[in-house]
Amino acid sequence: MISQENSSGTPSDAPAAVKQTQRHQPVTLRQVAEAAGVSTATVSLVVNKKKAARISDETRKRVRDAIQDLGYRPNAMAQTLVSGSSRFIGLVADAIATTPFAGQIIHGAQDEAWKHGYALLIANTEGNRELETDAIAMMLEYKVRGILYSTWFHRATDIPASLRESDFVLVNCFSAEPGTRAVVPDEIQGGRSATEVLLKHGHRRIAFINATIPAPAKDGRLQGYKEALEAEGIPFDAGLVLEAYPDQEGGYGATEELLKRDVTAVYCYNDRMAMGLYDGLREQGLSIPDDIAVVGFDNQEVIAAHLRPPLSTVSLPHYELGAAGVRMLLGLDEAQDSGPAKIHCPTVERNSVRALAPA
Amino acid sequence: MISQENSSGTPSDAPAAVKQTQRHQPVTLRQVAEAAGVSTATVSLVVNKKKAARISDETRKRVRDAIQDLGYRPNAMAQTLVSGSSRFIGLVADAIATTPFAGQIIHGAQDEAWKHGYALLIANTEGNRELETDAIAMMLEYKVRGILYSTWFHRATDIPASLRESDFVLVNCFSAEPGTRAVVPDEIQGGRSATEVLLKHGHRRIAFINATIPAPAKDGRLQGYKEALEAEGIPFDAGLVLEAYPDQEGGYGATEELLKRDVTAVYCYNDRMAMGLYDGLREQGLSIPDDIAVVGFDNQEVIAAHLRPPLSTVSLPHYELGAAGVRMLLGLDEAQDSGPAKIHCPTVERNSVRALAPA
DNA sequence: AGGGATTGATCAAGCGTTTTAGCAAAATAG
DNA sequence: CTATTTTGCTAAAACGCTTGATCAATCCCT
Repeated sequence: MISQENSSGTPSDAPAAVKQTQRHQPVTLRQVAEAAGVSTATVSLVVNKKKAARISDETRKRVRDAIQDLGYRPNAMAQTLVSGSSRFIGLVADAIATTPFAGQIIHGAQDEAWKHGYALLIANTEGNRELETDAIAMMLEYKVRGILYSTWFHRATDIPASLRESDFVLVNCFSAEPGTRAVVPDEIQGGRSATEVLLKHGHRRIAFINATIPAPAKDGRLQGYKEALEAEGIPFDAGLVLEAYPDQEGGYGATEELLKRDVTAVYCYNDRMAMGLYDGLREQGLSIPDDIAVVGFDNQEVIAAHLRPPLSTVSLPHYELGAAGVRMLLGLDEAQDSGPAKIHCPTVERNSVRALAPA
Repeated sequence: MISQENSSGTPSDAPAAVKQTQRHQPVTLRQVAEAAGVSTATVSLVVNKKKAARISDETRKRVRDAIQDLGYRPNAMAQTLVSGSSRFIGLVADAIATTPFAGQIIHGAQDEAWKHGYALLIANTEGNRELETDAIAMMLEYKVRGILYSTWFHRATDIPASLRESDFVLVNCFSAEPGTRAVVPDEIQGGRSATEVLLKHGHRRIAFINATIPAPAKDGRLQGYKEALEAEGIPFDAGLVLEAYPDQEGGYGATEELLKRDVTAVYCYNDRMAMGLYDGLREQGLSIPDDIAVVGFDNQEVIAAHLRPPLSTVSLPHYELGAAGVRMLLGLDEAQDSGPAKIHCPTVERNSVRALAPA
């Protein structure tokens, strides 16, 4: 019977219900204006804290109270529409899920974008060209300020046609086309740093297990290795450069060849190879770093930090790539004319390298 | 002299130049309308392929040509404004960079969102409460359809106040508060599956190295272990459950205790512990899977797939969590009343388990 | 007291769309 | 040949906000 009462009468308790579930139909400027007894212009002025505007303190307060009461949130779409320029930056990535790396790029881009009042619109293409086109179209329709086009590993790329309809910066990839803005890791410096870690500890005969597959990283890291040796006056010995597929298997498989070289240290193309090499070396009863010192490349945390012993390596600066990409897009960092901007790869020293006992 | 000609006369080649760098000041509906000699209404109608609208084929073509010529892209902001509902879904994550997991959630969410015509607006908070509030505010201002609030490891969370201003779904976390929509991994089933892998291969004395730190995973994975044993009629032996910090060190450190238990198989709380255990076992001269079978949990690719031997494990379904979150948000999957939706954790068999030789 | 400054707030146009109602011309029916 | 329907298209309002122009009231000088 009591319920009967409810189902009949006037919706007297509706207001309360509305307050609880105010969810849909968001509060607008106009409603705030009405509640405060002022014009929408006035509300807009106090919302945006325009210093120039002359609004009495009393009115300001009234408006702010109304905003508070109603739980007003500006409609960013409307703002964007009138202001003409959106606060979006697009990020298209080819492999968000497949690697931990993309996450770092996103993170860096997002932090930096945020810092300048931009929100990140991301799209994952997993290498699918059609998806990519759609993603870019979507971003263009949202009138993004610009697009970051990123790849999960450092490589050359061609530029999708629609990308040109917007400002864009290539992140972790580059194009032969002149005038293209891009930011990539400094592989050469990275290779140099990796080698230097070993040199610094007195090693002279240092092997380099390079990748078999062609890539900017392959050339750059080798180049850096050569430069570091040269700087120390050590002649480059092509016999100390091996090649293997850049994964655990490859590293493991290279063990045998490596041991023929009679070196005291080895620099691996990446951490995964180093991980495989650890296994190979251990099988041979060799200890790291006592019998042989190892450095990797990439600083793939889950691996490098947790191998036994933890692996000294050189970090691929994905976070920085994302951030620098945004800065370049916004014109805060100047793009150098001489190709892509190169981001420093920092050394991360752990325990896989020890000073060579004097012979 | 020839250049003189250029710098004086009419800007006869301006159109070409404009065509090249049409970039800024995007083309609007009105411009297309003018070019095609029709009203904006007409253009809108053909852009949106309204079947009901009566537009002659000839006019349609004229409009489409104009669109092509000018490179028109609709302004999504304007569309959103008038349609009232945006095509955004927000995703706030507490650790995009720190783990590979968040990337998978993003990927799943993004795929599913896309499928339904939504774009993903993401924000990374790295656990910073203030950032989080800002991020949610931003999303609310963009009038997102709803927000996915995700954590990188499965845990209880409290619900930020502003989150309630929108539809939301908790992803990989949950709240005690009744009526909250959430999706989490099915830890119990996962624990059961992990144990079953071992049972299936004939193992009866199976140790479980659990985590020391409290978490839904800790309880759930243990519970699953018990259930699986029980289903096989094997009495639960508390003595076979060890505890260690859930990382490599922990797994390594647990080796000694484990070996006292005289088991033929061990189920580790996660892959990182398994990785440490591999080292410990190897040091003892024990071989996996011949002397002892190992399964992990999480399926952290970089580790599990590349250990020697590759680790059998149970996958944490992050991609699915993201996708299911979106579906629940959009009301495509029903939220069950009985707490969070539980997502299946699939078994991933590799080579760390082998049939037990008959005693 | 009259003129100019200053203060506090409003008006109204406009941002790029969508969409309903309506209008003129053409086609069809009677 | 008129009345009705159909066809093809447009006018205009609306979405929520910003902002330069404007206006009324108050203040300060001389």
